[in-house]
Amino acid sequence: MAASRMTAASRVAGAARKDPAPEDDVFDYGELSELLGYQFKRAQLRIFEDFIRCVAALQLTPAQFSVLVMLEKNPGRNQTEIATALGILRPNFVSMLDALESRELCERVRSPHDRRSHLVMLTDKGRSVLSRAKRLVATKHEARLNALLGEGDRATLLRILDKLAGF
Amino acid sequence: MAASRMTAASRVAGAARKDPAPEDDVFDYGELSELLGYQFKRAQLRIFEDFIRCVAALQLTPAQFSVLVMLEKNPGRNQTEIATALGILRPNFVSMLDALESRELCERVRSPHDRRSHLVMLTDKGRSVLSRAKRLVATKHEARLNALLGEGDRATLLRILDKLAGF
DNA sequence: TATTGTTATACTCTATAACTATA
DNA sequence: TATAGTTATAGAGTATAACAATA
Repeated sequence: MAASRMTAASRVAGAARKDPAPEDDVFDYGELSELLGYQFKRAQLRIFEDFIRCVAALQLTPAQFSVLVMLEKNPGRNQTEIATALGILRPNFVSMLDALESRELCERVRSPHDRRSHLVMLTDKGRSVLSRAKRLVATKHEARLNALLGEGDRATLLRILDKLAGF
Repeated sequence: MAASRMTAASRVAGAARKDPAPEDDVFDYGELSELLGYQFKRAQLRIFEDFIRCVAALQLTPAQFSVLVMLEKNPGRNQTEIATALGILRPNFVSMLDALESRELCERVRSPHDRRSHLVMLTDKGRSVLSRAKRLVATKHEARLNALLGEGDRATLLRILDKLAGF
C-alpha cells in the first residue's frame, strides 16, 4: 500500500515506474510515509527555512520574531511571563533578550513595584523592525504558503493545528 | 480578529471572557495565532514528546525509529545513502549508528564490491525491536492522534503535509 | 522562605572541515 | 582525483542547579 499511493516524498527520489526495478536513488519510506510525526518534522523544517529566508533582510529568527510580537501585544510584562508564555525557559531567555537589547529592539526596565522584575518593552526601533518583519512574513512567507496550499487548506490546517494544541 | 476567534492556544492561558479585563495569566499571541510556522512547531514538539513516551519501553527516539524503518525497507544500502534519504548529515549518522549497533539492533558489513562502503543491515534483534516499536506506535501514539483528530482530519492532514513536502 | 534574573553547565542537534582508506 | 566513513569541532536549542538581589 505504500507503493499504491503516490506521495510527494516518493516523487522526490525518482519518477513513477510500473515495474519495481530498484533504481539507485529510489527509497521505500515504509510506515514513515504515514507517520504524522515524521512528515510533521520535515514540513516544519522547510517552513522555518523559508521564514528565515523571507525575513533575512531584517536578521530575525522565528523565535526572535515571536518574542517581538509578544512584547508588542503584551507590554509591561516581565521576563519570566513572556518566556513561559512562549515555552522558553527563563535561563535561556536571558541571552535571547541580550541579543535583542544589544540591537536596541527592546529594553529591560526595572519594575517600580517589584525591583526584582525586569519589564520588557519594545523600543521605537523594535516597533519599526517588527512592522517591517510582519510585512515580509505576510507578503513573502505566508503568501508562498498560501499559493501552495490554497486558502481552503490553509484554514483547514490552522483548524487542525488548533486541535493539536490540546494534544 | 485575534480576539474574535477562540483558539486552543488562548484557552490554555485562561477561560473566555466578554470584557477584556487583563487577568494576570492571559496573553495576546497576536499574529502568532495565525502563523503556520509557530503553530507547526508547537504541535510538532507535542507529537514527538508523545512518540517518545509511547515507545519509552523500547528506548527508541523518533530519529532512531526512522533509521530502523529505512534499514528494514531498504536493505543493502550504505551509510551515506540511508543518512541522506533521511536528511541526516553523514558525520552525524556515525554516532547514531554506533548507538544502534552497540545495542545490536543493526550491523555494518563491508561491501564486497567497494571496500569503502559499509552496508547497514538490521539484525534479528533489530527486526524484533522494530516490530514491537511499530505496534506501540500504532496502538498508542497514532491511536491517540486518531482519537483527537478523527480519521477524516488525519487523512486531510497527511494530504496537506504531502503538499508541503514540495515546499 | 519564595521569586526574579542570572550564571554555569550539560546534553542534544545540526553543520563544516579535514583526515584515512579505498577506488 | 574522487568517494565512504570517520574525527574533530563549533553553534544552536534545550534542560537543571544554584547564586544574588529583592520580596
